[in-house]
Amino acid sequence: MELSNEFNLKEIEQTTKNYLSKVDLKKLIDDSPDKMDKIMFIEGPPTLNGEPHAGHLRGRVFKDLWYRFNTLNGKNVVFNAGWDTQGLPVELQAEKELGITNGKSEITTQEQVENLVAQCKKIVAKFHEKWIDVDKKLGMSFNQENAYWTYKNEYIEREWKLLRAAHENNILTEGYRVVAYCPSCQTSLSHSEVNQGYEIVQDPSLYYKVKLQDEDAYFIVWTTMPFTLVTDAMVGFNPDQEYVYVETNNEVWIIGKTRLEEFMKEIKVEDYKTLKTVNGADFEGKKYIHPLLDNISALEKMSKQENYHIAVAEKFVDVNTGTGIVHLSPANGEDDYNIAMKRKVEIFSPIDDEVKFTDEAGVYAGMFVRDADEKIVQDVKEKNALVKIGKIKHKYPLCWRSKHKLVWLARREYFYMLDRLGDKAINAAQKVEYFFDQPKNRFLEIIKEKHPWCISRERFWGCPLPIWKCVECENIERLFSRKEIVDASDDLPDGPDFELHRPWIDRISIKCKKCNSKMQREEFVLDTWHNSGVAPFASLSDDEYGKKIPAPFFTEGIDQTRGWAYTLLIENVILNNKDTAPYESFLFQGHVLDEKGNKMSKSTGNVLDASDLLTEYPVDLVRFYFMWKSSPIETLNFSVKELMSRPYQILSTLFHIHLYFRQNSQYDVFDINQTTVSWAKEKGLLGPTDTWLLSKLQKTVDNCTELNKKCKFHESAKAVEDFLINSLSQIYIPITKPELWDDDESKKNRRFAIYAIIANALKQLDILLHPFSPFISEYLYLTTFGNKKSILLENWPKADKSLVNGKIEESFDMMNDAVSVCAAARMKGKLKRRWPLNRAIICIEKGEREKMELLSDLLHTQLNVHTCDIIELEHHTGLAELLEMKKADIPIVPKVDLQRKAIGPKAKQDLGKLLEIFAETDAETIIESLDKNGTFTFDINGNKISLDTDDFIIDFDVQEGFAFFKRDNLIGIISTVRNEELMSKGLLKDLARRLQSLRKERGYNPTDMLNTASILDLEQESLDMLKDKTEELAFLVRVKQVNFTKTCKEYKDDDIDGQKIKIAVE
RNA sequence: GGGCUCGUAGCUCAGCUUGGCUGGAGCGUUCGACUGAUAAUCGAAAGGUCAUGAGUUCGAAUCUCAUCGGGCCCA
Repeated sequence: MELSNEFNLKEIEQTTKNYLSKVDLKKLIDDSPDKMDKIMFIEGPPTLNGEPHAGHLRGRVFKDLWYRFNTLNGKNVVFNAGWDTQGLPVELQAEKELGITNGKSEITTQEQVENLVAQCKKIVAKFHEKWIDVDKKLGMSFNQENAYWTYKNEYIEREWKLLRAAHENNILTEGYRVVAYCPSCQTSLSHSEVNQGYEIVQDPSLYYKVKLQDEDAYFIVWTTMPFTLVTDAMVGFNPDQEYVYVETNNEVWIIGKTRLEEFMKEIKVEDYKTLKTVNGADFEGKKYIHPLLDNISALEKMSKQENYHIAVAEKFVDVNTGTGIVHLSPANGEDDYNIAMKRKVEIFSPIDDEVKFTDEAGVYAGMFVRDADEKIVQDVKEKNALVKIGKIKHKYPLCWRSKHKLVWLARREYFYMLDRLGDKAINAAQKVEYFFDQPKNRFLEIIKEKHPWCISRERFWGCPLPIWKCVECENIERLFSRKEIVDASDDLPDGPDFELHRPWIDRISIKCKKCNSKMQREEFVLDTWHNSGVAPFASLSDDEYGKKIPAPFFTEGIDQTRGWAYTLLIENVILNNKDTAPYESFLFQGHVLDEKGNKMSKSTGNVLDASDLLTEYPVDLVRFYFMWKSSPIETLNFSVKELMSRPYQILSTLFHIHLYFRQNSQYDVFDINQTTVSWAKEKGLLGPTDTWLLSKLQKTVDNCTELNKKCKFHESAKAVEDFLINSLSQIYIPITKPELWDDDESKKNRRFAIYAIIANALKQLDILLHPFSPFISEYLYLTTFGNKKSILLENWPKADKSLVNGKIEESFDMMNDAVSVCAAARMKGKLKRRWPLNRAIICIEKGEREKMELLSDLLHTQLNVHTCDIIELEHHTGLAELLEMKKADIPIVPKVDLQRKAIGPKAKQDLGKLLEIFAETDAETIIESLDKNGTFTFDINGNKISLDTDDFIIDFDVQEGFAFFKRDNLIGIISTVRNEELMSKGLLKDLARRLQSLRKERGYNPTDMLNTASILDLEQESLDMLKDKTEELAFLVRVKQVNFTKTCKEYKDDDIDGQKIKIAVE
C-alpha cells in the first residue's frame, strides 16, 4: 500500500478494505501476545424487520469504537453479532406479505401457522442481509460467524432455563391483563398499534342511576360503553373535587359540582335544588346496588363481596366529563383494572375469545359484547335506572387493520411478579456504571416500580411457553427442556428433533399424569423482550456465562431503558436469584434526529438510509462525525453539510501532515525505526518547540484515554482535533519548516529529531483516531509506519511523564498570545506578516518576563522583527498604566478626554468654556499635572475649576511610526517604518512566495531543484533593491539561478503591490 | 395525564455544586491577511431577552416556584 498524493477518503476506504480482506485479522489478534485478556461483549440485537437507517449507525459506531479502543488496550474482545428475530413487527409483516388482512382470526390451521413462520424466517433472512451489508460498509468488527439468533432452538432452550428459574423462585404466575383487543382480527394490540388508530366515532352516551345501599340517594353515572355494566365493579370519584346532592322529582341525585349545570341542561331538568356539597373522598367505601343484578346471577354473587360495588375515590377521575362519576369495569379498562389490582378486587370477566359474553353473563350470554349495548340500555330502562340515553362523538381507537372499534378485555396471561424479587433488582441496578446521571435516575425509577411483567403473548412467532394444562383436571406440566417434553410425550409427529416453535410444539401429544386425558399447551409465546433480554445467558454456554458475565460494557439507545436494559437486568436477577446485573456498565445513547432536530420518520420522509449514506459519504467521516459532534446521551441533529465541513478538515489535515512528513523525510532518507524521540532526547537535539509539542502530546494521550474510558467520546475526539490542528498543524509544522528546508549536512541530526517527533506524534494520533475513523487511520498507519500488519495490533499509547514540561507549555502559550497581538498590530499598520520589521515592544504582566524570555529566539522569528523589547507592567488602565509606559520609554502619546458626567456638576455654567480650553490644552500638560499634584486646574476667567484623575478618561496611543494592539493585559507595539533594507527583504519574500506558488501550480515537487526562476517587468527601483539578494531568492525558491531577463518559455502574469510583472520557473 | 430529563450565539458546549468584575470557548458566517502539506492557519467583525414569568437577595444564567417548549419512557 502506498500513500497517495491525493486526499480521497472514499479511495482510502476502499484500499484499506481490500487490504483487510486479505488479512486474517481475528487470528492475528488471537495470536498476539499483547492481547490475551479476554473480555465479553453482548450485542443488543437489532430487530430484523427493517432496513438500517442513519439512526442505527450511531449505536453501531459506539460499539465498534469500544471494541477497537479495548483491542488496542490489550484486550481480546469477544465481539459476536446478535440478531433479534421474533416478535410482533415481524409477524405482522409476514401476515401482510401472505395477504392476511384480518389478522389472527384468519390463521386457524397448523399449515397456516407453518406458512406464517416460514414467511417470518424469510423476512428475517432478507433484512439480515441488509444489516450485514451495512455492517461491512461501516467497518464493524463483529464476528458474524458466531452471531446469536434469538429464534434458534438452542437459544430457545436456554431461554426456557430462565423460565424454570423464574418458576422455581416463585416469580412466574398466571393472572389477568387488560389489553386492547380487536374483535374482528381476534388479536390484542400493542400500545403503539392502538395509538395509530384514533378516529372520531359515534358512541352511545348513557346516564344511569345506582342507588346507595345505606342512603336514600342515587349516584348518576356516565358511560359510553353500556355493555361494560356487565363487568361493573366500582364507581369512581375524584377525591379532591366537590360533589353535590340535588333534589329533583322527589329523588336525591349525586353529581359532580363542575358538571351539574351543564348536565341538567343536557337532560332537560330545570327544577332541581341543591341540598349539600361534599368532597369526592367522602364517598369512599359506600356500597351501591347495581341495577342489573337480576339479569346477571354471577354478578350478584360478586356483589356480595365487601369491596364490590362500592364507591372509590381515585385521582384519575375526570370531573369535566359526564357527571364526574365514572363506573369501573376492571375486565374492560386498564385504569379500572389497575385500581382493582391495587384494591385486591376480584376480576369478573365473562367474555370469551370471540368477544362474546359467556354463560356467566346471565341473560347476555352468547352476545357479541358491543351488540349487547342496546339490550342493556333497554334493561336499565326497565329497572327504572335510566336517566338519559343519547349519542356522543369522540376520539376512540380503531383497529389499524380492520377499522373495527377496539375493546379492552382482561385476558388470562403469564406474569413475572417483580415485587417478589424484593430489592434485588434495585441493588443490582445501583451497582452499574451509567457514565451519565440523566439516564441512571430514570432507570432506577423504572426498576423501583416493580410492575408485574406480562411475559405471555397470544401470537405465533416467538419462543413458545412450555406449559401444558390438562383439559379435564387442569393439572399443570411445566416442561422446560426438549428432553422433558420428549419424555412426557406419547406421540412426536415430527420426531424428537422437532423445531421448538409453533406449530410443531403444538402437535406433540401429552397425556395427563393424573387423569390420562389430553393435555393442551398454553397457547402463548413469550414477549419478545423476554427473548432478547436473556441474550447474555442464552447466547453463551454455562461455562462462558459463568466466567464472562457480568460483561464490562453494554450500550443501546435511550429508548431501551425500559426495553432491553431493563429486561436484561430483571432476567439476570431472576436467573441467579441474586442482585447481579449482566453488565458492569451501560451506556444509553441519544437518538439521531434530522438536520432541523425533527424525528426521522417514514411519514415525513426524512429518513436517511444507512446504506445510501455510507455509499455516498466517507465512512470515516460519518463515524467521526457521530462521535465528535455531541455527547453520547444527547440527541444528535444529523447534517450532511456539517459532516463535510469541520470533520473533513480534521481528517484532511491529518492526511496532509502524513504526506508532508513522507515527502520531507524521504528526501533525507530518514528511517522511523532507527531514529526515535528518545534518541533525539539523549543527543540533546530537542529545542523548546519540540519539548512543547511532546508535552502537549502526552497530555492529549492522557486526556483521550481517560475520556474514552468515561464514554466522553465527543470530548476525546475534540482533544485529538485540538492537538492535531492547534498544536501540530498550526504551530509545530510552520515553526520547524525552515529547519527542514535547510539542506546543510551538519544540521541533519536536527532535521532527524524533527522527523522523529512528527513521526511519533502522527503514529500516536493514528492510534488515538483509530476507534473513530478506522479506515483512514489504518491506511495512514500502514503506509507511513506499518510495523505491524494492522494498526489494531498496536498498543494504545501511554503518556510519558518525563516528556511533560508545564513550564515550557506556559511560555509557549504566552508567546503565541504575544505573536497574535503583534499580528493584530501589523494588521492595523497594514504590514504583511512576511515583511520583516525593525522593532516590536511587548508589554506583559509583572513577573512574567522570565517565561517570555525563555523562548525569545523563537519569538523574534515568529514576530519577524529585528529587535523585541519585553516590558513588564504593573498597571493596566488609565493614568497609572500611561505613566508606567512613559517611564519605560515606550513610544506612546497620551490620550485624554473628559469624564463628562463627573465634570458637569463641577463646571456648571462654565462647562462650555471649559471644553474650549480643554480642546486647546496639550494632553501632556494635563498628564504632568495629574502626575505631580493629582489634579489639573482650569482657569476660566478667574474661576478655578480643579479636576482630579477620575474626571479624566486617560488612555494612550502610539507615536507616529508605530502601531499597537491591546488584548486583556497584553500589549503589542510594532514599528511601521521600513528602511530600504527592510523594504527589499519584504520584496524578496513577496517574490519568493509568488514563485513558490507558481512551482506548485506547475506540479513541481517541493524538493525538486529547478534550473531557473525568471522575473520580468520589475521597476528599476525594485531591481536595485534585489541586487544583492538574488542568491537568497534562489535558495528560497529552490532554483539554481534567478534572472530578470527573458529566458523561460511560459510566463505567468502577476501583480505585486500594484507592479504588473511576469514570472516563470523551469 | 404521570415519571425522568434537557433548554446559554446558527451549531457543539463551558459557566450553575458554593449567587458577585463586562456571560466565555471552538466550529460556522462575513471581511481582511497568510500559505513551497492543507477545504489547514492568522486577524477582525457580526451574532445572546442565558426558554418565559414570578419569588428570595444589595445583587440571579446560577437558588426556589410556576409556565412554555423539546426528548425518552409509561399511561
